[in-house]
Amino acid sequence: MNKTPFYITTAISYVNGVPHLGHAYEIILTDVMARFKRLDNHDVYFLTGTDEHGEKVAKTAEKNGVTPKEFADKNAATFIKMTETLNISNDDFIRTTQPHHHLAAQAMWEKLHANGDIYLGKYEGWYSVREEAYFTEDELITVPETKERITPNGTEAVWVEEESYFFKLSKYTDILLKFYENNPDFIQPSTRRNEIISFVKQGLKDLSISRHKDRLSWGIPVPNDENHVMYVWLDALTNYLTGIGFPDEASETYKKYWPANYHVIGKDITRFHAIYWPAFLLAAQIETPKTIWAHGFINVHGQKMSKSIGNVLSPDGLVETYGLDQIRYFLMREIPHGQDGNFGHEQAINRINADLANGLGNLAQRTLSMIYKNCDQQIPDHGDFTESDKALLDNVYTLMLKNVRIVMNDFKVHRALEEIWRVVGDANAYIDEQAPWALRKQNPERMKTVLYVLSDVIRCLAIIIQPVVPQSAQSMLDQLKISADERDFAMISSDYAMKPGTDIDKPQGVFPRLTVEEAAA
RNA sequence: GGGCCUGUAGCUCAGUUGGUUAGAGCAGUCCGCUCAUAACGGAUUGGUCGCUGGUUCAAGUCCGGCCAGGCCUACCA
Repeated sequence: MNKTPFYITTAISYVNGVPHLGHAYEIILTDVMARFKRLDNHDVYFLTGTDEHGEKVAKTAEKNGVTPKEFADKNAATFIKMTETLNISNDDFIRTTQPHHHLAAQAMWEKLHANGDIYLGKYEGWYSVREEAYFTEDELITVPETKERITPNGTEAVWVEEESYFFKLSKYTDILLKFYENNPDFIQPSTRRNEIISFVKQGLKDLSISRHKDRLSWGIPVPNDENHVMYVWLDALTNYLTGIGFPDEASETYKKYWPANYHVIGKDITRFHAIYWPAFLLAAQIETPKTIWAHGFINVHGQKMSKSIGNVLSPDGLVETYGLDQIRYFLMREIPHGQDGNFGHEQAINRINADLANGLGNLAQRTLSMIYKNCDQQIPDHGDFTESDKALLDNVYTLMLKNVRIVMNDFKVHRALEEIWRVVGDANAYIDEQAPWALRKQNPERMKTVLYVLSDVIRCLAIIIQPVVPQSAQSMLDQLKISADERDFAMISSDYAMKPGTDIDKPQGVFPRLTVEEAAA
């Protein structure tokens, strides 16, 4: 069977800090799409990693009295650990400090150079030593008496000039505008696309892509110039190529997976991905990725996450409090696609209990319990299906997956879950309508058919929720004795329906109900 | 200042190219059920679709203005 290649990435995390809820959200979102496509007959490659060079890392390392490499190693480890904690199915974890990435970034540089898009110039501007940042002319206030330039934060800015290599980004202003026009799906959602287009329309300035070694040595050396290291964005963005074999453009993985289907990123770094990246690639004569997907941010109890407020949530803590699949589900269900969302304890408890414990979890538990107790601990045989049976099954076999695919194509995971939970509701309504507990005495054969139908509905639900709650779905499928090779979306069909006579074990609830005490934790 | 986005029931969200009495889930209320994780089902309360003009036979859906919230406006990533 020929599978369609599908390459998806997260942004690489900057190792100046440690993982928080925002990182968790991005990587879970990407993981869900990767798993979804794998189950839907795609050959998926999923890349994530860390961005480790640059001034901030060098400075922070110095403050901590360690080398940049030691510091990066330490923090990169926390991001690697997060992929394990969150059960992320990435195929590789790239670190920009890896030797093969250095080769890739340098190869990228050479390509830009060969295309005539790199030149040595001077980077000049107003720099605040205190704030370690450059400011544009119009951001500064001139003190009339002294003619001193003051930043909005009140620190002094001085004019500095520094030798630097530049990328001829200005040359790409019109080319990019045309590119966006011809590739309307390149930047999503559209609000981000609009922002980028209006930004580019103002005209692009050339981009400084190196730093002199005297100022910054923690980076990838510029080819053929010992005195410079590459500036981080050219370095960082190239990771998407490195991860699949670049600069070996003849490699199997590179040929198969490039161009990427999705770069999933936070909305704050849209510009780098939607302007610099395609410009670099066009200059290097490499194909551009299909879509830059910019997600929103998550507020905590209505407030921006920040160290000063002290409301920064750690992935570990969240998993501890709510459970891994629970937190995955909450984030995917409650954060609308591409928009900012909110995280609240009460909100999380409500959502998790209502949908997972009371909804799907209870549906599986009540059904399997009845089968276990009333059908000799095995999947019952069934008689002819009634109209109600057929309606429910047909809905599950055809409509559910179809609708879910449609919304997942737009990366609307929260809508996909809504579609799936509609079926959970249907199934619970079906049980009450059929009342198998009453049939037990009146019509045991009919009871068996009803329970059989339900078992197959649960099978299909468990299959389709695998991307979002992989462990719990696995537990459900294990309890139904579905073999590992019968868990693809292609098996959501009557052709793979439950086999009567299959022995089952004593059922165990997959989604425990969270108590109020846990909410207070 | 310029540009973009959002504003639909208490809460979180759906509402295709404008077309019958505006939907779902959660929360609330009432009734039912007892297989199940005191879970489930049914019914029901609740909205002048931010405000205001206009286009149209017809607007949550198009256009103008206003109000509120948010975001972008280049080298920290």
